[in-house]
Amino acid sequence: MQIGQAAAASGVSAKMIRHYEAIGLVAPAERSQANYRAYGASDVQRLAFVRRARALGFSIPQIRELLRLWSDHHRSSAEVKRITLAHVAELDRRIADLRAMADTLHELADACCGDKRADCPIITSLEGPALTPTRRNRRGLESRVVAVNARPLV
Amino acid sequence: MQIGQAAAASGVSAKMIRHYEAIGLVAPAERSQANYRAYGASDVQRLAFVRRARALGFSIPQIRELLRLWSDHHRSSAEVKRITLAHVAELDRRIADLRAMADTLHELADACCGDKRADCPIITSLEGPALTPTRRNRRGLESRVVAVNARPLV
DNA sequence: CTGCACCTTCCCATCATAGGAAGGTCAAGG
DNA sequence: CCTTGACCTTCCTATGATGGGAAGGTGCAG
Repeated sequence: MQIGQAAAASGVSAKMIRHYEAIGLVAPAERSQANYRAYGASDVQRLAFVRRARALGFSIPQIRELLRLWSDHHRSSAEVKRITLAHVAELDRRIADLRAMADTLHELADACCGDKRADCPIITSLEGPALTPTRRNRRGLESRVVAVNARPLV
Repeated sequence: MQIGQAAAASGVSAKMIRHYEAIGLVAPAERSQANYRAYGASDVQRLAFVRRARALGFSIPQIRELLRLWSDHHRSSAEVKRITLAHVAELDRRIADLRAMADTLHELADACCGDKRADCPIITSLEGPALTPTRRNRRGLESRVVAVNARPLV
């Protein structure tokens, strides 16, 4: 099987298959007489494993570990679980960060009339920390202050 | 004010201030006799604006627009709101993607006993689409299938 | 023999940010 | 006067995962 077919079969682009080989995530493929990479069913399976792990947001170093554990029949599921939970914790952190941004922006957008006038609480909020509390939502204001003065998160 | 002080005052690193100047996000700073960049209060304010916008996840092109609108006294708040809502929609999309991953992983981790045995539903799920439904949660299974076979999202 | 589809390697770009090297400037203190 | 140290300058490199594209080789069908 050439790389194009392996790509179609595994769902990983040919470009990425070569990349994974280059960084040592998968072993170098066999080569045909014409120096074309040749793949078998188990290679495709491995690539599909990587694709699924990527789809779940695992990083390459994590996938490296998962692949090692996959082929290790003496593995402990505890180790797999540890990697997974660490990754979930990271996802939860990122979600919380994005959620905080989105909430702040939702709030500012709600307060912005969005017509032809120049007056805009969104701009005002970016202008400086001199935020005018909306009666509507005091708790929201505090989260806004935190978010707006925080370091970039993404 | 030299770049170091402007950095401290605005919360934007000196490195990033130079970068923002290089990409034309802020105007080139005045130079001292020694070719040092010199900043005033309004420059610092502009940089702080950028920092706050970054903290809210706006991209550089979006911030470019926001800066333009900020200095445009004939702006319409509608345009600011439009940019903001577009950004919020993007954030919501990313949150949903991460949420789906995290949910799937939470579920798999819950099903993994995490002891010394090799048997592990997390690995099994990455191995292939032959997923064994858990009685515990059928809806969760479907979302798992979708997530695991989806293209990488992050 | 000529297309055409595929493969190869190599370089570049993304996006925001950081690290570091090599060298210039300036003020304080011996 | 000279050194030291804290600044500053520009330029190069890296991140992480992915895609785009160029230049050229391979192989099969018409």
